[in-house]
Amino acid sequence: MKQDLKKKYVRQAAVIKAMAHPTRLLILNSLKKKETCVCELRDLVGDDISTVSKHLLVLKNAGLVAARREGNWLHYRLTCPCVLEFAECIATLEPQNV
Amino acid sequence: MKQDLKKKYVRQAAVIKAMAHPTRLLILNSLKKKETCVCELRDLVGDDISTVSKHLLVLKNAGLVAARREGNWLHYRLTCPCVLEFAECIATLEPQNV
DNA sequence: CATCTATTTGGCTATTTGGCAAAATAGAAG
DNA sequence: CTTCTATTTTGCCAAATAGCCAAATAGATG
Repeated sequence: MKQDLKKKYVRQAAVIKAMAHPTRLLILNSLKKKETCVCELRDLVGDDISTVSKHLLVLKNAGLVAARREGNWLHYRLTCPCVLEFAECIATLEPQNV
Repeated sequence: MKQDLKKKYVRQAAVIKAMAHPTRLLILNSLKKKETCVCELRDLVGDDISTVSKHLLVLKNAGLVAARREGNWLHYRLTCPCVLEFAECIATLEPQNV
């Protein structure tokens, strides 16, 4: 694979990988509607708060979300709402072996 | 997480996960242009052919590609070209820690 | 049938991931 | 400074992943 092309796909894959988890998709779709604090996301997701925090870290490292502090709370928001646009497309796919 | 919602995101995440690898993105983008046999993809990718074959299996299981046999060759094709549409969107993201 | 070619599968290893619980941190408030 | 609350980090473990090589398979062809 050519080096510049490779670099491009490595970067893209990193972002896509960050999206590739049911909990993180739920979080992203929730943030699409409004900024949300971690504890509210924990209630939505139902996992341990440390687990939710790690998912948010993954999304943040990918550049998909950002946080804003207000008092004790950190409000997370989507940085790029368009990343969810292809979900509809995916819904049309017929799985072969799932 | 509600069960029906969960199921939906599990399915979506499986497809997205299948896309979340540089080599598989390269393969998908190549197939976007035309049907391609495995050996041609191996030349493009540069990995062992068994590795390429496994990547194709992942994509096939996700429902992203399908194959057609012609003599000794298996020609793979994209089943859903729209899955690559959001690549442009991703390119605009600023990574935080990558 | 035997052989050839394209592709897949199995076995192995090293690495990454997701989850929880416990400990650490950051900022607000007394 | 101490305490409180929201969040992150660390440590641990089980499970999944990517890659190579070797072996197996599926058709085509002699």
